[in-house]
Amino acid sequence: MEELTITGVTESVVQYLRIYIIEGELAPGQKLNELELSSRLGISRPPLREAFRILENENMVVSIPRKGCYVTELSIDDCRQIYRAREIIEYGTIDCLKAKNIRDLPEVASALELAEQRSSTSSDDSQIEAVRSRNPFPYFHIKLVESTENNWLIRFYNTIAPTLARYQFMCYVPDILSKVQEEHKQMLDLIKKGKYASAKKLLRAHINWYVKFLENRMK
Amino acid sequence: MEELTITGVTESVVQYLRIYIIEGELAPGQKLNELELSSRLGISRPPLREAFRILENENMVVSIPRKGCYVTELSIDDCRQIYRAREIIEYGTIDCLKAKNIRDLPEVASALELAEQRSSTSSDDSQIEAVRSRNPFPYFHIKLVESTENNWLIRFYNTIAPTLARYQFMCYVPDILSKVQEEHKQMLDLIKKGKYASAKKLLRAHINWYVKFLENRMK
DNA sequence: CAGATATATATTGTCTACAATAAACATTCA
DNA sequence: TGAATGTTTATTGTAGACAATATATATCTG
Repeated sequence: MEELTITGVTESVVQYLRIYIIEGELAPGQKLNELELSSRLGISRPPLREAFRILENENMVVSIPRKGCYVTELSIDDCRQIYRAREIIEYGTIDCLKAKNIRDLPEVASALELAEQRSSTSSDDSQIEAVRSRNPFPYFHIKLVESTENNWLIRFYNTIAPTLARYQFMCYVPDILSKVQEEHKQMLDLIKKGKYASAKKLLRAHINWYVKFLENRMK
Repeated sequence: MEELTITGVTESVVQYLRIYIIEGELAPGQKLNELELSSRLGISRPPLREAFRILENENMVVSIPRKGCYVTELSIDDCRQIYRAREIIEYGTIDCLKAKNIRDLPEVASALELAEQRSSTSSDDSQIEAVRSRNPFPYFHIKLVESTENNWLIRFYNTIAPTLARYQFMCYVPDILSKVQEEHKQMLDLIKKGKYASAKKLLRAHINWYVKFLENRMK
């Protein structure tokens, strides 16, 4: 864990801790000692504490008053909950699109293309690379939610995205990439045709399958 | 704005600022000067800054790096967005209840009773009193969302609740209380009968009506 | 030897002070 | 007189130090 640059300390720390929590280098349940961490990162405690508050809202860490800050534990139960929450957001997203009769989603389409390029060219480490890069979160879904132009919905998704990334990272296998990709393509297609209800069904099936997959891997 | 007590400074500051932003004593767009605010509250800047980070996640304040922290502006557009987001969450809530076949909601029912008692006994200032009290947010809806036992969904609702309270406070008129109360009762009844789809419809109508009401008042 | 209590240590919570940056003002030049 | 630039002032960002509390350890007692 190398030192940070000079400017925007709090935000930099947030990004760093996010990555390391997602990758498990900061393990679930691990205590984050303020003095140790701040000295290791070459910063002081106040900005670190501000970073904790931000990460706390994402449920990446849990802060217990007068005790300390801990990396949030992962569990099958929480996994079910967060994917159910994601489903609800994306259901709402599709409803929004339907209400506005939006069918063309250029941003989502280009995100999909980008992902396709990446999966065809890169090695098995692509997920790890993606996580390490500045924006480790699934572009497709973010762009989809962003297309609603509902800032609160977008905010919700950004809140759960880091934890979603934790589960995905923990259970990563390259095999499923093509399946996921294919289903994303189908979904975009269904929306383009205005078949919003079908898109929802596909989404639900997709999530249910994925949660089962994660559950099996987690045991 | 009186001084604070000694313990749990950050959380106390959050609560205080929440209330004052909701009531408009800290007006939309107003700059929150760290030095001025901290001295006025009798605290130092670090915990105030931590409080800012928490309020930032609720979109109660907007923090611009190296410029400062501002009370988030309200707008008709944002109002539409947040109530659409609320609808999505509550739709998801009802879906959860349906999936688990939950019909009895004792917590929600008692919240409703409590509200009824309050509306019948108290004066026109009840809303203001409610806001000033420790838990100013609409119990009915919180208890409803909590009944899903989905911590992420609950987190979402708690995120939007303060801003919902701002719109409600801004446009408060005692007349609508009985109507709102009545519709809550109906909704609880529909859920008890397992008529989840009807509950959804009622919810949508309720929200659409309320947003229209708010829009008119805001002009 | 086990349990409870007291002490010591480590860690969080908070405050004060310094540094860097942005904004406001005045001054100068066209 | 207006605009641009330099200087001053105010405010945010960060660091380091102090205080309070919780935890761990050691000692004492039953």
